[in-house]
Amino acid sequence: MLLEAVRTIHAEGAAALTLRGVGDRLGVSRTALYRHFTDKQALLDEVAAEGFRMLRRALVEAWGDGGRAGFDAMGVAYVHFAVTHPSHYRVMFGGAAEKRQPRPESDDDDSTEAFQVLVDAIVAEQAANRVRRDDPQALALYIWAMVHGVAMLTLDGLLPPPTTAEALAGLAIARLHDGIDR
Amino acid sequence: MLLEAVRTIHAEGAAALTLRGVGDRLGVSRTALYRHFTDKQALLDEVAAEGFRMLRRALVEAWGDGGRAGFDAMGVAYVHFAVTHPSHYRVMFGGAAEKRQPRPESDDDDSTEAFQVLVDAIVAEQAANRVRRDDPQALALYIWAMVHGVAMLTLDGLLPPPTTAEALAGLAIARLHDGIDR
DNA sequence: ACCTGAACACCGTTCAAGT
DNA sequence: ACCTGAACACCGTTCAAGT
Repeated sequence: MLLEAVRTIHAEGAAALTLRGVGDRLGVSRTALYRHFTDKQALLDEVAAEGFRMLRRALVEAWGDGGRAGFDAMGVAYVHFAVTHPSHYRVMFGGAAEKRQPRPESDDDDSTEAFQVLVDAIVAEQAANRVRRDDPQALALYIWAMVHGVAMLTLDGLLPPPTTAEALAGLAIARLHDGIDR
Repeated sequence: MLLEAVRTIHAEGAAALTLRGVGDRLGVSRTALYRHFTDKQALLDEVAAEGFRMLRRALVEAWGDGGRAGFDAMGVAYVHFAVTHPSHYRVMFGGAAEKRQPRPESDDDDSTEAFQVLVDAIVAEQAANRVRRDDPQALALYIWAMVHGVAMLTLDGLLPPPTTAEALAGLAIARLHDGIDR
């Protein structure tokens, strides 16, 4: 079921995920899957949710005891997750939301929980007087956009050859702290 | 041909782009299209290239006479382009590169030219002593990732309700200059 | 930057039917 | 959180054939 779908995506990419294929590998007819998911999109939604849970765990682990080291480690961990699970990451973003239901009143979905880890880290850093006291939610959104952008450009193969995802992530985190102005 | 494809994508989204549909609207059989494009992917590649040309023009116009005002206007223009051409923007990124040929030795393709506008702006700002003298290429990649991230989160509908793309873009550009540290 | 019609190998989804 | 087989309405792509 869900596990088999995740496995397929990881091995062959999201484009290769077909209900027939999943059914075959499960030794069941494709139509039987409709007992478990109303839709192919519903299956993809669950795959995405699983991805956000994995990402959340990775961020919590990177944060560790916190501080600037933990904070920066979260940024690296985020990009690292995307680079090591490219197809899964694409399912999590990549327009699945375009057609996804307008959220069935669940403000506590898995993507929100992953995001919350970042918000909490910012609040902690603000309390330690290391981060400016802007609205933590807004700041978190900004940082999320930053690492998300780095991840996407990397997955799309848009980094000019010498550049690595790690190098760009490092530079991004440094500039994140003190800006680009002279 | 290309124009018709762009029109369809703008009106109904990239998922609705079918060779049969394009052929029909052009009053021609679908197989006839294979005279003009080797592949559906090749058509999408051309759509993407056209998008990068449009984006480049928007950035050049926003930059105008340059300076910090022009620089910030480029950031806003970038996000504005993505928000007003969501489907087109998705074709430009969104994994088309995943299967795209590994660049037929064209370092001067349309996406590179759009990127170059940003690099040039950074060089100008560095010359005016307003931006730190890091490698302009690397700095441009960082900023690109930033605005790309803002654009993608917006298109994916991940901005929490009160937040608008413009507001996030504004905050992002401000933080871009002087960082998040206290 | 030639166009067509038929055919092929795929899809997701529905539906009547069986346990 | 039941499963099946047949059928439907779609795809992209290929190919022999015609101008």
